[in-house]
Amino acid sequence: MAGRQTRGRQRIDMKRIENENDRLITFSKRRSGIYKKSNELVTLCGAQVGVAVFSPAGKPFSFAHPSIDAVANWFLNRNPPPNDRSHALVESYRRVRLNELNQRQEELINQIQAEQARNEVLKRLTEGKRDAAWWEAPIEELNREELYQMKARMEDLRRTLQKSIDQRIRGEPCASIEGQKLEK
Amino acid sequence: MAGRQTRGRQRIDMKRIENENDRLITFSKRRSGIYKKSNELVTLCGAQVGVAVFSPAGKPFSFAHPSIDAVANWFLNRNPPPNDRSHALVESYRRVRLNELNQRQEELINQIQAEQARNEVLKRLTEGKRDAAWWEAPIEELNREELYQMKARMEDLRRTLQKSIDQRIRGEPCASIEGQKLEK
DNA sequence: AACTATTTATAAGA
DNA sequence: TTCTTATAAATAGTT
Repeated sequence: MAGRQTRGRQRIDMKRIENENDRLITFSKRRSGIYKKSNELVTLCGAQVGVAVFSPAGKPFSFAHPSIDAVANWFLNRNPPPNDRSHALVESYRRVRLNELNQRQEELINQIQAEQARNEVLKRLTEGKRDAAWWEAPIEELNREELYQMKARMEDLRRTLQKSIDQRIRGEPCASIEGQKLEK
Repeated sequence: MAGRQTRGRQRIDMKRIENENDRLITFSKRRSGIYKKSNELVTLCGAQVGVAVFSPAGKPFSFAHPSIDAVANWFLNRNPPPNDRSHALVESYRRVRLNELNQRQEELINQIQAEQARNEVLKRLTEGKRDAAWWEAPIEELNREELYQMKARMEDLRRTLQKSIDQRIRGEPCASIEGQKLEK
């Protein structure tokens, strides 16, 4: 046989898929993939997993084991049953307060990211790698390897921040973000 | 080459992994995998995704984009049905986050200061090292589209940096990021 | 929805 | 824990 039957899986850029049809198909396929992986995590490790997905159009989808409510009640269970009238008030108060805090939180995280980005730049300079700020360097002067490294660093940063948040949720002392980020 | 270095990935039964050590490692690896896939779904399709995972021991982990509160607000404001299962998931995130946020404020502020201090040090080390490594020329031809994507990211980052610096100079609180993320 | 050539995730091992 | 490697599994482009 001369040509192959298909080109097989192709690499795609990690950016929004502009073609609407392709995007919808990918959304559907990958959402299924995530559900499957989630289900496997449940089976293999005995975990409880809840996934909520909203399409850009606003349609909600979800997966959960044992059930969304079971996952949600993980915390609720150890609190007094919220059946009384005060519950609504407490909840609304909680929402307002949480929004305030979250706003501040995002702002702080952004600041840290900005500072860390700065650190990256300065560190490069101390290594004698490049002159000037990398974000301003003519893009033509960066080779493929460097671009992938840069991308990887940004993903690392994301992961590091998420990790420290998870640790705080568990009540563990937070490992230093700067330590993890900057070494190496 | 006599024997291969490893046996590579092996097929495993889709049932609980009995060996505790293996199970923990798998839990960690696969949880990361699900976060990554979720993040890719966000990027590729413009979806909003929240994931909550509880280990058998009851430790909570989470991933969400945008913030879980953005997901929550989106849902509460536009899809009132209080019985929807997604609502409960979002509420459970809220409760976790509220404690976490309170505890982390101070730490974040300290972290910013630490990063800033580090910047200062690096900056000094950098003086006079502006023109190193020009011998390292780009070797392969660059994918044009890829380069411009990267450049756009860099510019975003630069704007974020500039913004936070400006705001700090003026002593203003940051504008809500929430709003921007939620539109559309 | 099914098909495959590829890319990506990951089980084991170091 | 983090890295490596060979292999299993997911999936992009097509039909």
